[in-house]
Amino acid sequence: MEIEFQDLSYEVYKRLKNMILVNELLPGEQLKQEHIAARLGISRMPLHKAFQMLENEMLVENLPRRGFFVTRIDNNQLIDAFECREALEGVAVRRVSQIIGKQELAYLKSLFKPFIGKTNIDDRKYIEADQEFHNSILKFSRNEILKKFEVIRNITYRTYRGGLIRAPKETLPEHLAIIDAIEQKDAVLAERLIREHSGKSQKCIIEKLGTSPNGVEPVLHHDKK
Amino acid sequence: MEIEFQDLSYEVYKRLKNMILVNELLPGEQLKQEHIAARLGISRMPLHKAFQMLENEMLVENLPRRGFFVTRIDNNQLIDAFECREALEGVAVRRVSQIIGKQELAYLKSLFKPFIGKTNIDDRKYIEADQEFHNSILKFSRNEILKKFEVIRNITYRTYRGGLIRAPKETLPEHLAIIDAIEQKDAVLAERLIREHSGKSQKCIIEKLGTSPNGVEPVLHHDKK
DNA sequence: AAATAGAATATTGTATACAATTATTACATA
DNA sequence: TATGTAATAATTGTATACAATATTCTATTT
Repeated sequence: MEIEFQDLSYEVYKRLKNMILVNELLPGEQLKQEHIAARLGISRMPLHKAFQMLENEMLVENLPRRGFFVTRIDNNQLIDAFECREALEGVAVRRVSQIIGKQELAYLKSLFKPFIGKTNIDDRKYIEADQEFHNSILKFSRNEILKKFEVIRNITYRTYRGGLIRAPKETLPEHLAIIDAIEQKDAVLAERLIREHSGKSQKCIIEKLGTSPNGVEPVLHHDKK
Repeated sequence: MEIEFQDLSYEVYKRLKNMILVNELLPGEQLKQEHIAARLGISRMPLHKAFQMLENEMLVENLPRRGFFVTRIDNNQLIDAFECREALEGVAVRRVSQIIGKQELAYLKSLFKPFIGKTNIDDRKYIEADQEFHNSILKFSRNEILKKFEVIRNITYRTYRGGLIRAPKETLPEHLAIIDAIEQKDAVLAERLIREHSGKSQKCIIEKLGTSPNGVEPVLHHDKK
């Protein structure tokens, strides 16, 4: 189970990131440097760099002299993240409407084609399409700064692992309407639509949080006693 | 010129960050690990951690096997950052309007009191107040995720070092209007005002730069010759 | 004199070693 | 048995050492 690549830290980073995102490493779990280093057949230095990267994406937290822990997703942070996402996707889609190319537009459309008209939709596949849609909007905006906000993608990704937030029947038309606005190069409309779209999901999240469904609970981080 | 603290990396990070922000380290300049480590009387490991932090704030860039360089602020990135700032400050001020306390509100007001009614304003002091105002909005929002977006603060800070973007005569009333909306707990108005405020500065920046956000081409960094 | 190849030097990336701190265990005592 | 404390082990933080790569300098050739 060894890793040998050009940029060790980066490979380690990607690997750990994935392990966290798919819950192979659980929230709250401590990441002991020597253990992981040994398991990956590397020293602690490149590992430390990887941890640093993960920390900046809020996937791990560092307690000085204690170590690194997989971050628990705090409900408040979740809401915070969704609010930011709403605004930033607005920024992105505004730009996308102005600069999108034919291929990119076709790609966006292709994401949802398999679901149009269908009655029973595979949730897992729809979630994938949904995430790819939102990621593509960010990517196609060519806004370099937006790429720095991996934090938000991570949090929403981890959230969506709990299952669909709203039914495809409800969100599919919204997605299509956004794509339509982009195609019409109506930046203002596209921004309004995507913000409404995000806003609705936000509300559903907040409602769901009342019951704290999939192990998400408002816990302070790693404080004993 | 030595540093000895509890968290070495963090102290080094703060120090280097400041040196970059005040142009003591110039854009494009290479940061040679051993030189700086020697100058600070530490080893390269905590230094490397500091570099990593700076990289995540886009204050330095890492070219593999070449080293770390102070990032040049690219015009396109500048525009990108301002667009994000506009949106995120909107998110922040919306929340601020809902949760702000008396002291915080008084603090916001106090920032601009020295300039009200004055005819000849010290630009440097006004810039400081302006930045503190915008930073406070972010802070008072208590949005944990927003704190992660130090990138944007850095870029705008470095930009403002080039001097005022718009005259205080123009921006002072805008600032006061925003504070007023916050006081009235009118979140929607506050958001609209701060976005307009940011938007105007954005336009001025773009005019000064002479470039448009569209049809731009990516400039490679640190390419010699 | 300019250009190029090769050697010398400088710099980064990784691993190991040691020091400082924290967590765990064992034991004595109430 | 429960509790507090000392000893031990585990873990992190920092420094040093070495290997891999990049840069600079020098000498040679055209």
